[in-house]
Amino acid sequence: MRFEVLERLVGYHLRRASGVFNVDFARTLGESGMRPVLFSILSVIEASPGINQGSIGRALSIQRANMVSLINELVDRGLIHRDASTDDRRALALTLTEKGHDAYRESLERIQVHEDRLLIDLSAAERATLIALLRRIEAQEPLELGP
Amino acid sequence: MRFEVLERLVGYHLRRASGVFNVDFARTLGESGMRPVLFSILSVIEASPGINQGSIGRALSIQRANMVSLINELVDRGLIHRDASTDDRRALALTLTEKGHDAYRESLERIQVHEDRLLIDLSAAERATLIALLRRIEAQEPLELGP
DNA sequence: TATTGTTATACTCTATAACTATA
DNA sequence: TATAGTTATAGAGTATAACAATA
Repeated sequence: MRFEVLERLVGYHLRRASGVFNVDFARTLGESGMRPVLFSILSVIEASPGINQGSIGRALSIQRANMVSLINELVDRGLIHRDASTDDRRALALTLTEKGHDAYRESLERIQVHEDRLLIDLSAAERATLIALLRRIEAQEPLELGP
Repeated sequence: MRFEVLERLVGYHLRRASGVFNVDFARTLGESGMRPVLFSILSVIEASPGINQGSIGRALSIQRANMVSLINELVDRGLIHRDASTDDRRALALTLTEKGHDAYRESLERIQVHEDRLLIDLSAAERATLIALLRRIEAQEPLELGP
């Protein structure tokens, strides 16, 4: 059964392919409690220790309001520290704990297995092409809403 | 600010690109109440009048339980008919109403504008490549959970 | 005035388990 | 036994509006 109209829509295929990744991610890492959003936040903190929530949100397109519970979750699990920033008393400086570093490394290893499983049919060149194409979509500004 | 680890992960880019499509879809069609899932269901019914819920769910990877409220929503809006199937008294035959045909056509026109806006930087060949690569991911079987 | 973090809230998507009626 | 549709429920992602403290 083929649905020609849907088959031609990139948005439809992005949704389906993203869904396959989500299911496989959950089955591969779900037991550890790691989720895609949490891993992306850990990854940003690992690359930029001392960064604050707002900067992470802007980097990952996560809204401020939604960052709060995500950061709380990582703090509660002992994966990150949340300390007063030295130069801005509104901001909180985020760093990985020892446990956070371990969780980050272990998750990354499992994610590589997960990616290799789903991308088994794609050559290295095709994976690079796919990422390059997706990045050009990410760079697009969505339609602005009127006031 | 670049995060090399995330940048190499296809799953990360699928999530981000899918997010851009979702935001732009909502802004382009949100006022009409049309959403990606609903449009995909309308599209399947348009291509296969008389199809039942279970078949749509299998075609689109939507679980039976979640089909119920989606179909209810389309019926309540007057976009589809839900009639007793002639050959299986458990099943319900779904067809588009006049209004459903109109909503489908109008939505498709707007979706084309939305896709063209987000894919403005991609040539026709690149769009075809992207869809072909995504379809090969969709074909992968996610990891099976143990019993 | 603008920004950081926060609370409250709502909607959507997705997942599982269990039920009924038919096949 | 298996399938079609349903109900109930829960977790997760994402959206907006408004607030206090600080820049």
